[in-house]
Amino acid sequence: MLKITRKVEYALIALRHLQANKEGQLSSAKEIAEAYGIPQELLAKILQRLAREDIIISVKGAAGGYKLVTDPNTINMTKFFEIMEGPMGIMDCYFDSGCNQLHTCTIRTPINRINDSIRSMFNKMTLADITY
Amino acid sequence: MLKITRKVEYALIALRHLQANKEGQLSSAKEIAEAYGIPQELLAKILQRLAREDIIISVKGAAGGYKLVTDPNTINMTKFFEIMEGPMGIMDCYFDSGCNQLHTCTIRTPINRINDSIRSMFNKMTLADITY
DNA sequence: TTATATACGACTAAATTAGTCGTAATTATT
DNA sequence: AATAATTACGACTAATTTAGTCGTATATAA
Repeated sequence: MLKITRKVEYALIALRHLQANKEGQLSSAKEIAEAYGIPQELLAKILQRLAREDIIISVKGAAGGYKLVTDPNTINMTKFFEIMEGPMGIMDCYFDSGCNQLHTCTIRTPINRINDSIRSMFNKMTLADITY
Repeated sequence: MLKITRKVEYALIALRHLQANKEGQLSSAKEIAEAYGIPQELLAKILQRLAREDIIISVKGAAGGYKLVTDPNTINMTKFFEIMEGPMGIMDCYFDSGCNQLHTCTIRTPINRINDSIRSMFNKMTLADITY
């Protein structure tokens, strides 16, 4: 429980790698995957997602790859997690009201308090806290 | 990601229910399951676990059931989560060193910091924060 | 033209979580 | 003593989520 997924884990490792590159230097999915023993296709999809969300920039074609353009200090971790995995809540009812126990649920309020605490904790963090 | 499981959710609902009972009053698994629309067999197993860990007390036989004996203010949430689900860490490497990426992993230190933050947050909470 | 990349959706596999079932033991009630 | 209601517990199955693979298209440097 309360686990982050490999998608996030691999994303963080990749970002940290890119962040260590010199200005303008590209790294390909293959290069990063091999360096850390991550399945290449999977990492590729993760990098594509990060590129779509403008956290990194992609350069296509041979000798292409990715580079970091956004300052890691400006990337909020709650936002980052939600880009990678969708809504972050310890229970779905925080977002989704499709719960058929809503009317009998007695723990919603405290659960939401915990949620808020976790979100606020990650709101105070930036990617730089992890990749530096 | 960062979800709690139904095991924990049901346990919290049940504990809150027991906590609202009068001193010495018992509630059976069936009673609680029906009140909140929880699968009875599943809830039974959860209550058995709580009883084994001495968070509640069970009374066997017809007219048996469970009651809360421990003061919810004394039950630490990190401990509670770990009773229900085992080690709580956003990544397994916090506990388990069986990761074959350990030597290349560049995000362990920050990940462990996050882990510590989450654990410390739950360490400051007791069951009473949720069931009251 | 070829080799090496990104882009992306569909698919499969693995792992985890949720839920069910069978059987035994205990005890209040009749 | 028999019965019904209950806890105890492990084995099993089902459902869901996560992880990983594959095929195909497109872009571009060499």
